[in-house]
Amino acid sequence: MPPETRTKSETTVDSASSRRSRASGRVTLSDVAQAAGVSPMTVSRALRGERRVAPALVDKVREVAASLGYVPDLAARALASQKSTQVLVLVPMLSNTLFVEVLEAVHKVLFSQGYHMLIGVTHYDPAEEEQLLRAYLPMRPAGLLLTGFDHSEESRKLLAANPVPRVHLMELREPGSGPDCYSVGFSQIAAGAEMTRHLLDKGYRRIAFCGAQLDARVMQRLEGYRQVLKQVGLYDQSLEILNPERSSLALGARQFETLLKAQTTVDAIFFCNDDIAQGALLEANRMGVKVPQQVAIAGFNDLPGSDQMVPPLTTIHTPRDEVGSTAAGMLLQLLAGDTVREASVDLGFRLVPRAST
Amino acid sequence: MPPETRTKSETTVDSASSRRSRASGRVTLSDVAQAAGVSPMTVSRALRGERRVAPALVDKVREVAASLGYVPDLAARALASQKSTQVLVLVPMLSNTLFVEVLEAVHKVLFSQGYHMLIGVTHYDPAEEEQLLRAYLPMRPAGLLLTGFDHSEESRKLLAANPVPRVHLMELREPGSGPDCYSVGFSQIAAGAEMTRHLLDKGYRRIAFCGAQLDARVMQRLEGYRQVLKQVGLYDQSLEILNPERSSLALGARQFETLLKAQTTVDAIFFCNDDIAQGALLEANRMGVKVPQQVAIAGFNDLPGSDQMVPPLTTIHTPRDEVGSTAAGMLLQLLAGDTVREASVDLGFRLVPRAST
DNA sequence: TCAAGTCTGGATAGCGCTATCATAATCAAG
DNA sequence: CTTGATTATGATAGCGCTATCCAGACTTGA
Repeated sequence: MPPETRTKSETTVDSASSRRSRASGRVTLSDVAQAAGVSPMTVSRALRGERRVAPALVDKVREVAASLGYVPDLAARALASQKSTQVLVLVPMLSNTLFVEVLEAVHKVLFSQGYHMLIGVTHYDPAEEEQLLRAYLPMRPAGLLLTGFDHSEESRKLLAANPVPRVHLMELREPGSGPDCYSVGFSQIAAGAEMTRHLLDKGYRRIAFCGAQLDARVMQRLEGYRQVLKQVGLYDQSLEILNPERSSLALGARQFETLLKAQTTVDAIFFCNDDIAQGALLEANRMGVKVPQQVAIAGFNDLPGSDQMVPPLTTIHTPRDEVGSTAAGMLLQLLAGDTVREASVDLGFRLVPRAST
Repeated sequence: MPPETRTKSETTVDSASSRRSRASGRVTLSDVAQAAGVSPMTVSRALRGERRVAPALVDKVREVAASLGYVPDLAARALASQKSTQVLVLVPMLSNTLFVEVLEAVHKVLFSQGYHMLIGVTHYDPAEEEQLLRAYLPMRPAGLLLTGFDHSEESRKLLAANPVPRVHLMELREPGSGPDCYSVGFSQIAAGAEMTRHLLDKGYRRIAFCGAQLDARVMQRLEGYRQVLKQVGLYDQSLEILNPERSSLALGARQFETLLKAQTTVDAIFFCNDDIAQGALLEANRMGVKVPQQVAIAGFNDLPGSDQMVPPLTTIHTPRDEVGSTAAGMLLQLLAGDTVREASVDLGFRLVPRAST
């Protein structure tokens, strides 16, 4: 009896029609199997390329699947195989180009390996992060990519209860954070210090720091700034302008104005992020303040556009692409069960001196 | 016999231990059910609030579930119920703040109703969109949110083969596009025309158009520009600078320079997007060209920062938030099976005249 | 030639959850 | 009090797919 005449799968059809139908009417693996005259298991294997299946069969199955318009059901696959293709990525904010670039890099690496990004935006709020974890963990993501180490106690518990390979982005691993703590980033403190040193080298003595958002990373840059200035005895707390608002051009403009109108003299300003620095540059333009002659301005992150400013903005270039692709690669290794050599990868940063200082 | 002593679920345990174990070791519904002394079905209902369950039981189940650290498995739920909580949203680009704002609005509405966004970035490439559809459709998203109507033939087939409620963003429904075609946006042509009219009203006569990316929406704005200028007999094809590159400040600067150095005279430039307009403004500053005295500059979309430019940029404000939340709301209605009154919602736009024109 | 290994395809049994039907319990109405 | 209607819970049977075990068919090597 040729295999085509076999009618094994009839039972399925029978039982389905004899009772209330829950079937979705979609083309399933069994449909493809029946049409191709093989078992569902063979179709599954042929389509996934798992194990060895006779090349002729593979072709036939592929063909039949295509002609039937078969679309595999990832939910079913995830349930049966106990592993999903989803990777949850939590970033603070998409309006900050920084993270968009990280996401692009992550996506590129992950997608090419058959994984999919689930993007969550925390708005720099640990509570929101927790809420997102609660919502997305039930999807049983295969891996996790989190920004920084600043999580709520509840989040930590959730993470502990759902042991999923996880890599932290943008910051470096905390010294004593256990063996399973992976991170890819650079030292925000060192970067903050480097910029401050650059300003000192340029001869500036009254160096202000403007911070927005005040997330962990901004505070670390501030820390670097403080360390350097204290070292040379030039630290002055009144030169720190910290505002928890979201960073924006408008905020930068306001902070610049505030500093210039204050009684204290300032000869350089280190902005925690390029966007507020850009805002300051524009405000300087409006106020007729000459940069860098009257006051120097520096930013952080080297966001798109900073090189276009008038004058071009001195900043710290941060390796977003590399952070994204390295972290994704690391996660892939963890998912594959490989051991990861460096649990904490320092990608460094680069001072980009331009005309604004 | 009190229900607590029943040992129904033992069979599960037995069969699992008697053969190879595929169990994941996670806490499942049955575990909660056993611990609470009720059936899995009751736990399922209690936790989801579906149907009526005795309040006392609900509390008990909730409590037990929490104490056990139970996390429902959405893949299993999706498989059993044949519906997922995922909504696939495809946008062209995240580095364009425009779409980030749309996504934020969509997320807010969808998340509050228990749905989750799957974000895909097409990079303005129909082929990439197709690839994303192919990758994400197997997740059986409950709904789809697509940008524009510019899809590949293959994509259309995929969409036809996977009938999922779908709303298109940013553009309005094509005239004869069937009954199941929903859209939320505004007329890009009308917006392009409006800006052109504004420039005419301001007395400009040699009005150039600078376009980047050249996606469908940009071409529609261009169309509006052409229509108006042809009407008054001022259309000049040599004043159109179209570049398929991604829009960026640098590109805007280049386009501005090109136009000013050309032999043709120009007294106003309509940029298809604020970012290139901003780049042009900065270039004008560098070149010492006075805006708007020597040449007026207008943008499109009213992106953050345009009001901060020197001079502030005249632009068209587009309703990103509303597009996002309205589209999400519409999709929710479709998902609930409600009939949607307006298949095509025109949210309009608003001319924002500022000092650059 | 035959035992031991290698391959390929199939049968079976769930993954964890919910739809659906069945049943016991409760209730309104006669 | 009955009796039919309405609950609340439970039992059962999959959703569509894959892990795992099996069983022939085919290789080998001696």
